[in-house]
Amino acid sequence: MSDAGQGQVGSVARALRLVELLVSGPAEGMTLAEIAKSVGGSKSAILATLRTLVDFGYLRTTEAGPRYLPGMMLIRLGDLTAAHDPLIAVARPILTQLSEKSGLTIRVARNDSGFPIFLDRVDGPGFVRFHTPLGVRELPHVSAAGKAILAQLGDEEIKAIAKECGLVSRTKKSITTLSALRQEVERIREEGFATDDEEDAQGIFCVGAAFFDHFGKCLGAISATGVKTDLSDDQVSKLGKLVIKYADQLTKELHGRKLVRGAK
Amino acid sequence: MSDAGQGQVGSVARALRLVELLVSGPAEGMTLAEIAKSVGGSKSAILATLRTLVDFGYLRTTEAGPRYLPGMMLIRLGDLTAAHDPLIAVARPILTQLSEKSGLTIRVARNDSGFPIFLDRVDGPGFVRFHTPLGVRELPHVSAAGKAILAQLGDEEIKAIAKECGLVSRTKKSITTLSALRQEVERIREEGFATDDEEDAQGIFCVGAAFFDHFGKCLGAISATGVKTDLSDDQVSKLGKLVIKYADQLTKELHGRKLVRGAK
DNA sequence: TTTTTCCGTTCGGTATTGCCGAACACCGTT
DNA sequence: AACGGTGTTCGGCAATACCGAACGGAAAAA
Repeated sequence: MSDAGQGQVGSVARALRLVELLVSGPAEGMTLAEIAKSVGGSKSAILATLRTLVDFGYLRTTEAGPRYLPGMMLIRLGDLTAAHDPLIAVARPILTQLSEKSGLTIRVARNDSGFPIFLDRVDGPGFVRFHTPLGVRELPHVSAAGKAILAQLGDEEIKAIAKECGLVSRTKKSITTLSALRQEVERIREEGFATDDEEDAQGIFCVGAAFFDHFGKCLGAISATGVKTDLSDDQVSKLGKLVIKYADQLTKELHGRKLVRGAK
Repeated sequence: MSDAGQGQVGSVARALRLVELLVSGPAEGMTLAEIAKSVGGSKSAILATLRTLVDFGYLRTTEAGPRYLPGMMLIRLGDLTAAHDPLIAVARPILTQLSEKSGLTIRVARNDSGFPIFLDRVDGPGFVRFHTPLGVRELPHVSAAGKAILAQLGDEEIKAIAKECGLVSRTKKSITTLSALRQEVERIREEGFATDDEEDAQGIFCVGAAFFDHFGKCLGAISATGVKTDLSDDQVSKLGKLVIKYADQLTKELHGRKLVRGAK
């Protein structure tokens, strides 16, 4: 049928698809008929699956109209997952402190074969303009955290990753060529922090720095996000030093070491 | 077999049980054999279910040893659910601001028939001692948010809720009798905020205040949590006023109204 | 080293069970 | 009153999810 892996359980896969549908669905929820139309399949089969998901709290129904919505168990599971993850548990207080100090939104990303996966976020006191999703593999070349991670890799790896993601353009300022990326990476290695100057979204500026495990391998990066107009060049440099300081603190608390990069 | 509802999908229920098992399981993960022993059932059946869950990102495996862990999709789903929930979306900036102003951990709970369900949390800059779980129905009489909600209900409702939860004792200071609860509620109505003075956990102090919808019905409450030793009586009163102020702000942004409680 | 034990994985056979479609009950509108 | 739209129930068929045994590998014990 679809591109399902082998040895899977079909009914479970369908159930998880329902969860994803409703989580990214409309805020007012969806009715059984709408859901059945979206995913295909008989109403009765969908109903049985929905009932199971509701019983477990993954979904909930509106009290009045029978519309289905994401349930509280999803919040609970996300919270527990974050609490059990050693990296998130250690990073969160650091993100909170950096957010207080800078007034910006701070995120932490894990290095997943050169790609950043944003695991946690602490918002600054201002309004949140763009909701940056968590738990997804993002593009490495258009985010400060992604570039901070890239700068810790070898040239061959960078080349392979650039090929893998195709250096897709997100805005007019996005880096789209390998040579420009190499140049940028060189700059990051010198300064110690990476920037994202409206390369992912217009008007948004980010500063990121990597952290390391006890082998000196890059585990991920933290980044601070704000609106471009709030930052002068002088402030960027200052913010960069601040982000590096907290990233180093995270390295320390993870019992990691920051190695000085050799000539090659 | 077990107390499963009717018209459910068994394989989906088993899959969700696996997720819950691993989310509350050991931090280093569990092997297939351990999981099969825990939940019962053949290894091959469990394996197929686990594969499905891993494919969807609900679980992940450790790179080296074949141990199963909670996956990043759970973080993503929790984040998306929070972003789509109107209450959480409105409340979060307020929680952030109050956390900055007070230096404490701020939480927001929804009123679920008199019981508080904590939906979101913004940590203060200090270390987090107790991880307060999100997304679960908590006891109403041992938390500041729960008591703030209770104080907005009628006497009959309070009696019914007290009966339902049994006024279980959590610490030596917990309220365990209906008359003491009535007295406490009266105090909360006068002062406008509720407290939790080591009634849920030793050494932990909370202050909570309710917020309302446009009918004046109590939608939930926000609360500030800190360590007892940091607060003098004078500071409690000041903190109470601050929490009320931000709860009122939340009421306002939800287009709600705070009604003055009548004589009865 | 050899042996043993435990792990994850594969593979058919069986019948459990989850899917379908039609029929039903319900509410709002036309 | 008749209609289109819900969510729901129920039987029947067959798809499919379970089981148990057997395999291959790796790690631990001897």
